[in-house]
Amino acid sequence: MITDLTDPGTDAHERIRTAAVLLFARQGYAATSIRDLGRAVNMTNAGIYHHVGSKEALLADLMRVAQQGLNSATERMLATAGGPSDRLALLIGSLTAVHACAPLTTSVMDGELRSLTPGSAARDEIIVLRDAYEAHWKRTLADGVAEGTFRVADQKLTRLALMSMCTGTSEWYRPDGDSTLEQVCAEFVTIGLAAVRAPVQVTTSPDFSLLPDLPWEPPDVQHDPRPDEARR
Amino acid sequence: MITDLTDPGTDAHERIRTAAVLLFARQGYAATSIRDLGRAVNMTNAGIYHHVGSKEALLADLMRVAQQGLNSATERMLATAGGPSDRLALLIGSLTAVHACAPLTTSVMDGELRSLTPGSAARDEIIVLRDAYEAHWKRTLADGVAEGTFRVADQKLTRLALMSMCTGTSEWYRPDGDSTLEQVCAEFVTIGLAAVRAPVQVTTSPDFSLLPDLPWEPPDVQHDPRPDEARR
DNA sequence: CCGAAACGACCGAACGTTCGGTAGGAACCA
DNA sequence: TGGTTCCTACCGAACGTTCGGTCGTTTCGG
Repeated sequence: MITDLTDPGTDAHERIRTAAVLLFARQGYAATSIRDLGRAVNMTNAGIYHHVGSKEALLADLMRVAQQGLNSATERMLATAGGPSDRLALLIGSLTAVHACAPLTTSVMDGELRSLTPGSAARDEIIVLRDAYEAHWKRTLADGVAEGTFRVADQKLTRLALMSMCTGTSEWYRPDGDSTLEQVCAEFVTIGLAAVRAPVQVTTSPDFSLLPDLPWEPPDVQHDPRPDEARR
Repeated sequence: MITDLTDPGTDAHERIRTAAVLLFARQGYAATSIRDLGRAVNMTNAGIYHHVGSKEALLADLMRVAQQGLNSATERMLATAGGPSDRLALLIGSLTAVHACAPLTTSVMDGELRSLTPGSAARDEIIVLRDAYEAHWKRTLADGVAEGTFRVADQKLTRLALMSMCTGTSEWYRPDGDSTLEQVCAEFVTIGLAAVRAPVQVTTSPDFSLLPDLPWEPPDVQHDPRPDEARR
């Protein structure tokens, strides 16, 4: 993980991406200039363009790698899972954990799709990846309902509610807060299984070693207070 | 409600605010120019400034009115409510309903706080309003835990999870979708009460006539597909 | 004939991006 | 060993465009 964005010793390509994740997450893509990025890595705006094709290509790159990481980690985890309840618990736990561990990367991933030019190949590729990820949720819910394990009024509604709960984690979770990551995941899994009326069962935390490696998540420089009590 | 943003017959002040909600929600505040706004209401950028002090003041205005509407509607509803379970059901149902009925206004309200200059009076005022709103959730949860109705591992965690679920509604709910607004609210209330281990009870929809009037929510011009299946 | 509403023209600043140039080091040949 | 040739990494300066915002003027209903 990059720890000093201005240190010319570490690979500039990586430092730029790390700074981009930080600034895009904090201020938004549109409000971040190439010159902001340059300042963060101690370079001129022209220097940035030696490492990056364009501002939009940089964003697309971050988003694609992050989404690919989530997809492959999810597939890796689901490979060992059993029935729909197990699989749903895994989906909830891992999505929550990723958003807690990489809040900046995930908030760019979740929130900046609209900044990619409609119809561009880069954007379409990311949408395909995202749809592939969501397909795991759809199939899991459908399987659970089909075999009678789950009882839900509307599968889409349930899925979107649970995913919102998980992705919202990036907006408030703090490693030094009142709950540990394991507690949050366990609590969310419990809520999720209750939402689909699955029979109560012992739930296990996701295997954190299987979580995606999101390579450009900045270190926790981000200690501005957040929503709760927050003068954000 | 404004239906034709370009019709000079209706009040220009209202048309500008309606267009601003639409564009800020779709593209984000930073990516929306005053000229974009002018184009939407058939005016030049200079014309906009006859009705608006500055771009940032316009955003602050939208956010303040929206948050005030939510606060006063919530207080109106809570005035008639009974115990913590009733109150929590009301909070969940009304927050969900507002995000479903006014997705554009609420997504600006929820997502553009970072676009207001840190330390500005306008921003501070909105933060105070938001904190006042969240206090209703905090008090309700604390009351329920204190009197033994609720059992939660961590009140903050529970509150933020439930609020994320409710606010996420603005990203996917479609009035012509598979679920009615009443179904969504009922489902979310059920999930929420399960999350705090409250004894099961018959839940009623919030009284929709008591919901806030968010005056600049654009009509459903916004029929671009959304997250699910979505090439957003 | 007055005030509100909107216009065209414009400002300085900042934007994304490009370009020519250069410092420094590796690679190669003599 | 010295000289030539590259290449990577970056800089300073500038490009055309767009930004938020201002100005003086015009239009026009009451």
